[in-house]
Amino acid sequence: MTRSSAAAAQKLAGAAPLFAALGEPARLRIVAKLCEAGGPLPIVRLTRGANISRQAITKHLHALSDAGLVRNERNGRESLWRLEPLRLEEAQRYLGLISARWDEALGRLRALTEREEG
Amino acid sequence: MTRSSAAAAQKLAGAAPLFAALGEPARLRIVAKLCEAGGPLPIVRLTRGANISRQAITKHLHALSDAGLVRNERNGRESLWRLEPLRLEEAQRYLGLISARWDEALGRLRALTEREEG
DNA sequence: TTAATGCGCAACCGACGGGTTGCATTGTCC
DNA sequence: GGACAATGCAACCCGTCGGTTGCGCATTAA
Repeated sequence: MTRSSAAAAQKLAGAAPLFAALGEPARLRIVAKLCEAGGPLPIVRLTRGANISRQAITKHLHALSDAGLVRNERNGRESLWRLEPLRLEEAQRYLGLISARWDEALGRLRALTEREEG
Repeated sequence: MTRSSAAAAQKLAGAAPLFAALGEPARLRIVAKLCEAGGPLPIVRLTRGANISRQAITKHLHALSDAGLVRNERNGRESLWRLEPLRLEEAQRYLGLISARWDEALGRLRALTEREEG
């Protein structure tokens, strides 16, 4: 690997916790709920409908929070959780980077082989 | 949740294995290596430089394969592994969907509150 | 044919993670 | 003040997962 690709690999490795946080159905459902609500939700609301305990939801929320995907704010006796779209877009850009580079490299390879064959 | 959002949540939950596959530094490094190579690589090449055993790499490759992110092809005594960019783009679209919906909902909310305040 | 290379399969181990239960704490409403 | 509601904290259980080691098999090279 070149030095630049090593740097890219470093950045990608740093993105792993982000994907790991999203790589759980329960957490993805939480994200979807927050997305659908269009605003912050308390834990009770997030627990409603999910067939797991409130503590499980809390743990997942903390996992999402550690990944920077979510943020909480205490309001009286309830804690409201909101999405952090910037972080989501960051993850999105990572994937775009990879697929774009692969397509590009593949294109170069194809052009090269075609030139050799032609 | 509305019925449409439930369907969206279903699709998102289906995307969880995809993110889970990417949520491991070692696997992300493999993806980066394949991306940098610009073409399929045998396992030995993927193992070189990584400080884990060949079997570990193989396991990760199968995990990526189960997620549809990678594909292998036997060539003589070596098996070549290539990236599957379509799947990556799919994951990318998922994230875009979420962040876009959240931003939109947030925009509506802000407009509403401003109207009420003004 | 013999040696070396690349790989697959299977067993094993330690650690992390998801989920639960129980209890304490804080805030709200009557 | 007292009942109820929303959370937080801690301990525990068990399954899964990442990683290793050992062996066997096919393919290539000498």
